[in-house]
Amino acid sequence: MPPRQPAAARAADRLHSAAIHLLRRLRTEDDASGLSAPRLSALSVIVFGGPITLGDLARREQVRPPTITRVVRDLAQLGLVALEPDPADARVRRAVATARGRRLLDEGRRRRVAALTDAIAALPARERARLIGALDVLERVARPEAPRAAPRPRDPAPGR
Amino acid sequence: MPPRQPAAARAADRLHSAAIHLLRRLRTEDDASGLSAPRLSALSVIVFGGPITLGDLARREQVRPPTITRVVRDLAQLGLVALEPDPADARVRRAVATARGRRLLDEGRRRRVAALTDAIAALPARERARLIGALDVLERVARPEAPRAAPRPRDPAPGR
DNA sequence: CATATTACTTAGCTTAGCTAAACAAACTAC
DNA sequence: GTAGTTTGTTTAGCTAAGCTAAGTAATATG
Repeated sequence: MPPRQPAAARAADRLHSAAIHLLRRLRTEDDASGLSAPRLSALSVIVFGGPITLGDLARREQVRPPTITRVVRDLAQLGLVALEPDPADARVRRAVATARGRRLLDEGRRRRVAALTDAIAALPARERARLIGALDVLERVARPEAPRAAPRPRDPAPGR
Repeated sequence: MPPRQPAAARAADRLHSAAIHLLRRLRTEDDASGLSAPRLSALSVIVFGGPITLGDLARREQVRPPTITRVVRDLAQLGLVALEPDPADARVRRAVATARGRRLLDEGRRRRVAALTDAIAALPARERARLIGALDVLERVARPEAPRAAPRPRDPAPGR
């Protein structure tokens, strides 16, 4: 049976495919950072999410606590993040990015989006405008539970 | 130094992030299939790529031969693909999807896109139009080597 | 204060990636 | 037509990243 919303279904399909190919295209660049995708993603959340609780980080990464424990431990060992105790709750540990972590992420990010940036810059002005104009809708569709109250969409996290 | 195209760079960044979150969101649906992402992806290539050599499959999946050997072995054990010898070359084995494999992939696809379809259908009409209007630009940006002449975007492979 | 809940860690399993090395079949070069 | 090389796949064994279950310590609650 055909879906009830043929236009929406067709759009969903194209969007899905486009997202896959987009990421495939960008993923290659991440290798240069020397970090795996999960580590890069966690580092990104730590860099932009300020000092963050390991539990919160796990939720943000959609991963179970033990997984985060290990990833953060390894990032700490690499000198990219530091773990500090929570002053209010002794059970909690908060992860913060070190200067090195920040730098590494920044360089990786630059590299990663460089190709995409060029592709977008090369678009005819009208098409570029069309793409940019649709970004907020796309973001909403992509993340249903996006922070509504937060003033800015920020979150440049590369995810994984 | 800031990028030469600040607007394009910012768009690239948002696009990257949106793509990640979009796929994360859809990935959850794949769990229902009972197959992991790599297996699902390989199965998809086998289903749509006809009887395919293990080496070719490895290249398509951008993975080393031993990885494919194992994935295909497991898919075969699950009864989703069959391995047949190559009539011309006795070193080669070709993977073909079984009826069950085809069915499973099809259902997964339906499920996966269904969630996104609903989200798109739920958008205000203007926003939906904005999103749909940007899809062709998005597709061009996502796949630089996309078939320009081809009238249809097709390619239903979920990738990984 | 006793109990429950919460935050995190440890232990141990699975899957998926890798490289190196083995093996068999198919080529190629005398 | 045998010797050596190349090719396609597999095996062995490693690491990373995911999971669950169970443990510990701190906090919250009745």
